[in-house]
Amino acid sequence: MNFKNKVIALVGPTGVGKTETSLYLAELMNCEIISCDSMQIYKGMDIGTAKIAECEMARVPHHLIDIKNPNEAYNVCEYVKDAKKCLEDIFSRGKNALVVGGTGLYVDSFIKDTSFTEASGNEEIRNELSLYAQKNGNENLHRLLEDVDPESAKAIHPNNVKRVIRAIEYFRVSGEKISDHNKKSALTASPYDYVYIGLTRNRDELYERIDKRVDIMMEEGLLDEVFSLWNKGCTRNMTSMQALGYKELIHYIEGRCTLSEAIRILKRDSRHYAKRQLTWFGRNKDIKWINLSEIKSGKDAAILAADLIKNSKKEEE
RNA sequence: GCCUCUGUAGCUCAGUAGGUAGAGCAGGGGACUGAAAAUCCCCGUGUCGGUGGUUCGAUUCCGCCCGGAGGCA
Repeated sequence: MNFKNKVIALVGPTGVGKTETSLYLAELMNCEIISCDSMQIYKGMDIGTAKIAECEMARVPHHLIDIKNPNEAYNVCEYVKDAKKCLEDIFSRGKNALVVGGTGLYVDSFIKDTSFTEASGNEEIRNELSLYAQKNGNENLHRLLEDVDPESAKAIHPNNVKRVIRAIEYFRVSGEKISDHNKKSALTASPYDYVYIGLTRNRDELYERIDKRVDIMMEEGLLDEVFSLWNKGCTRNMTSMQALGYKELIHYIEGRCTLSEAIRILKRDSRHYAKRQLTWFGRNKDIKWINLSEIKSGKDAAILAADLIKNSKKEEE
């Protein structure tokens, strides 16, 4: 692979205004865009994931949007593989890559090229352990982890069953402690010439935008979109249907709550999600932040970002 | 105008048989390596509407005043 070209990561919470800025920035920096969004991966989930409109996509080539059907599972490991392939293509065309998205784990794993080679998910083990937790309680499941990997057991709260299961699963499949593996992979440096740009806004304004965006999505026909997916057999246990907007409206469609209640919860959970994203990105010291509350337009933000990117290069020299 | 109920955290409401108060929601902070839009952890001082009185001590009892809801005329 040609490592001379740049990888620019444009990150930030949901609803902050990444899409608009990304188009200008891609044009300024001669980039193609690699989407980094665990839900925009899915076909037919357009309104709820705030997917970019086709006419706008024409401005800049986009990758890793609409590559899976909603009934298919997907995960970080696949994402890193897919994104790497895109990167090779983009570099071969002599262009830079702009990684745009809010899925922090995916962005970071891709940028750092985290290795996920061994110990893939094993449904059998997961089901067995999940059943064990239901029968014997979270604490006892956690004790199972303590026996094989005390370090992970210390780091993972007993109630975080999903992670406890993964850590046990990892040990059983690979024979290695996941804590050891994580330590090792954290040491390896990124192979890319990368820069992180973070987009944020004042909290009140961000929340207002998120609430308003949900209303707009409803006006645009989110309910129809979810209903048609539900009609095609999409159920709550699918990864895709865990997306914000989909799980809440399915709840309503199945008669478990009123529509206004579903919308209330959707707005709330979207706000919580944005906060979690800010926490995730907040600890990344590589990120250069731009507060969109203090900037007139996405275009101005892109110009500022381009400056930051050029300056970061100087700093290194 | 009279009668009844009501005023406690941003919101909805508990509560103190007089010793200055606590839940849910909202909100805040954090974790995160193959489900990540997922999953999980931590965080509750507020003139107890105002003002006088009774009392060693009032958010709690009594009077008045100011909000709000209902009923009777």
